[in-house]
Amino acid sequence: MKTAQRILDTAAGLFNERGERNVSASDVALELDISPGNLYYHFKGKDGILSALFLSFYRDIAGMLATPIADTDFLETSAPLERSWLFLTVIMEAMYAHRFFYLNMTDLMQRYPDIDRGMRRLMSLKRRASRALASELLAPVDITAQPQRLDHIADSMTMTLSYWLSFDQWMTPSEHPQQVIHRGVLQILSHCAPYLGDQAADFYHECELINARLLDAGSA
Amino acid sequence: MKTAQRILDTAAGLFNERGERNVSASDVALELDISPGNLYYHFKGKDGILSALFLSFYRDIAGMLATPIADTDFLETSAPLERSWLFLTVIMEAMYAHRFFYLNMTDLMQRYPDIDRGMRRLMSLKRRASRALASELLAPVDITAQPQRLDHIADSMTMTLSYWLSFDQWMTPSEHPQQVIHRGVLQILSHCAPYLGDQAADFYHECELINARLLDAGSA
DNA sequence: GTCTATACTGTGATAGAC
DNA sequence: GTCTATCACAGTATAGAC
Repeated sequence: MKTAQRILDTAAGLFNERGERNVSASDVALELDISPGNLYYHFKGKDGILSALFLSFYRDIAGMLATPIADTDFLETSAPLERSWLFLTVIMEAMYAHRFFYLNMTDLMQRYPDIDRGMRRLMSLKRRASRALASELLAPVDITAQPQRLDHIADSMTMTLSYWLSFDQWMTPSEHPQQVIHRGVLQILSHCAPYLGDQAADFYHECELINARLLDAGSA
Repeated sequence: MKTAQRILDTAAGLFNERGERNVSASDVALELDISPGNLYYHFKGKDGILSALFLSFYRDIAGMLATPIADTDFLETSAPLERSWLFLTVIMEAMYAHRFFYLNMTDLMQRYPDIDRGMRRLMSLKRRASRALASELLAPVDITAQPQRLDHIADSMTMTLSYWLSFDQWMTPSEHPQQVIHRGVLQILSHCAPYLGDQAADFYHECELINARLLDAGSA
């Protein structure tokens, strides 16, 4: 692997682990067994690393979020709940790999205007996607009659998607990433459950089934 | 006012405004027009200031959260929804005054074991309080039959209470604190709304009334 | 209690040899 | 592309005069 890419990967790992602000460019160089000067040849210091990391993160997430859920050809199922589940899982996995952007969000947004703009844009994409998911899941109960209700649900889903990794971290610390993501996806989707009335029990039951299937596939 | 207290107030203000990590002990001294040496006479550096700030914040919030909602004699009403509303408003106001503890939570918890322990404890108190609020508000629809549902609701309320100030900041930036808090309280309580069925509309309507009354009282 | 002086530390950054 | 050597600086902390 190229040195430049190794620097990015190592930096992201350290940022996730220790917090972005507690990792210096020299730390990254030390971890990689290269000299600080060498690192500065590839990137203009920590700022350069952060810019590069955020750019690729943004493209990654924004690309997934912007794709209308109906067009997600990579999700090989037509069941609404399962499609939503997979969609959110893929996104949360990408977020987990760069979770320091969320754990240290305020600080990063205050210091880097680019990250500020990008995160706001992502937020708005998340909201749109949440709204689409909720519309689809709640189609049977016809909630579209009350649009402001749908907004409330979408806001709750967006907030959960954005802060779950942080919230979960100090609720149940040190756990397998898969478990964290699983519970996050469930928590997001469960904002729709109460509106399903009698079908809510089925909803939760089906979520468990989907997750069990996914874990099997993952370990196979 | 004593110098020690002025240091604490000024520090909290700067932390809220610029982010805790972007404010040095010298910045606080500069803002107060005192010398850095003078500041170090009163507190053992920035760590000392943070410890003192957190201790008083913790006592403040924990005291309110630990009081069973039924015993809150300072809330001069017996209507469940209004009591909940006032209860949450008071707490969120205290949180707002020290919002940097939440905006920079991960970093502070990583660096200060005391803050880590304290925030976890506060979280667990918030959960308990949320559960009590939900139980009371949902008493008419008898949700107690499904305890895990109640846990889900309490988790959502706890999460909203903890992250609302951060979430709202980059949704609708630069607004009056009262508005931010108002929307936060509404968002927390609205996790109970869908379970109220036909009474949900009344619920939202009553929230608006309570808030209007509160704003009147505040400006009078 | 408050000040000025100063010293120590870690980080960010660069020049120039290999 | 990679290295060593070195610099500038901000933030932290202390000693001692007033």
